[in-house]
Amino acid sequence: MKLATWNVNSLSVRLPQVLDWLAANPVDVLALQELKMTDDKFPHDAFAAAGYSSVCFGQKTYNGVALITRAAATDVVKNIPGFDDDMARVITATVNGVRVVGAYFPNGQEPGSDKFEYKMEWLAALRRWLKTELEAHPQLVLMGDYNITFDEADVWDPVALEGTIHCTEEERYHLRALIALGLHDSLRLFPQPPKTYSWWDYRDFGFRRNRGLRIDHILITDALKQCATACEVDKTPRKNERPSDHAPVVLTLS
DNA sequence: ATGCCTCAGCTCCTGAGA
Repeated sequence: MKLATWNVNSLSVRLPQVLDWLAANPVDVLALQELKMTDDKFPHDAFAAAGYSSVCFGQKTYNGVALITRAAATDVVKNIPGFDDDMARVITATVNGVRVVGAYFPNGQEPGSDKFEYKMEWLAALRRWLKTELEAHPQLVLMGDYNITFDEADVWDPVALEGTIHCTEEERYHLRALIALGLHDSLRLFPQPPKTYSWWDYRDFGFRRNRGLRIDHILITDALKQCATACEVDKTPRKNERPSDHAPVVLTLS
């Protein structure tokens, strides 16, 4: 079984690239973030023609998440139960017996801002809900755009970016707290090339200079760790014309 | 260097992203 996550930064713009990528990488589950479209615009037919089912949770202009699946997705839940939120950030479903949570974590903009405060509240709510979800589902994957780096290894210039958004101690505390629920950072289970990132700024030749951050993660439970055989960032789509600023992260389970 | 890209939208600028 293969699972992947990709922030596509507008599905309207990126749909051809997503379909090309799926044709070359026939995963069982692809979690998408930043659809930037309402549900009525979601291209279910295009994915169906490629052999995939899809469930989506969209929103105008910003946010929006979806799960593209080979097998049917059941027991779909949108956003974080018990947390009132007007943004479409989370979609959860069961696929092939695995509970899959696809999430677009808040950006937070700047430490001390209202948006940062919302990010902290959102992270606390996610953890509260996930704790109970994990009790019901030993096989669970939480994947998406976390907008948080784990540590210096995830940052192209850790000195210059220390304490800036995605790199603050407050954000990393919440990320470690998710790990403490019994989850594992899939990518770090396997050797990676040095300076492995999942996002590069569009500006100033960020990708060409590998000035990036690793902010897209796939966290898995113990039960799934037992059968994980590979995890990697696929930089290929970042080399496309008009790419997303994020690259897909792919996990393989035996 | 409060910019450099890219995208959406009350679209020829602004807000947001990260």
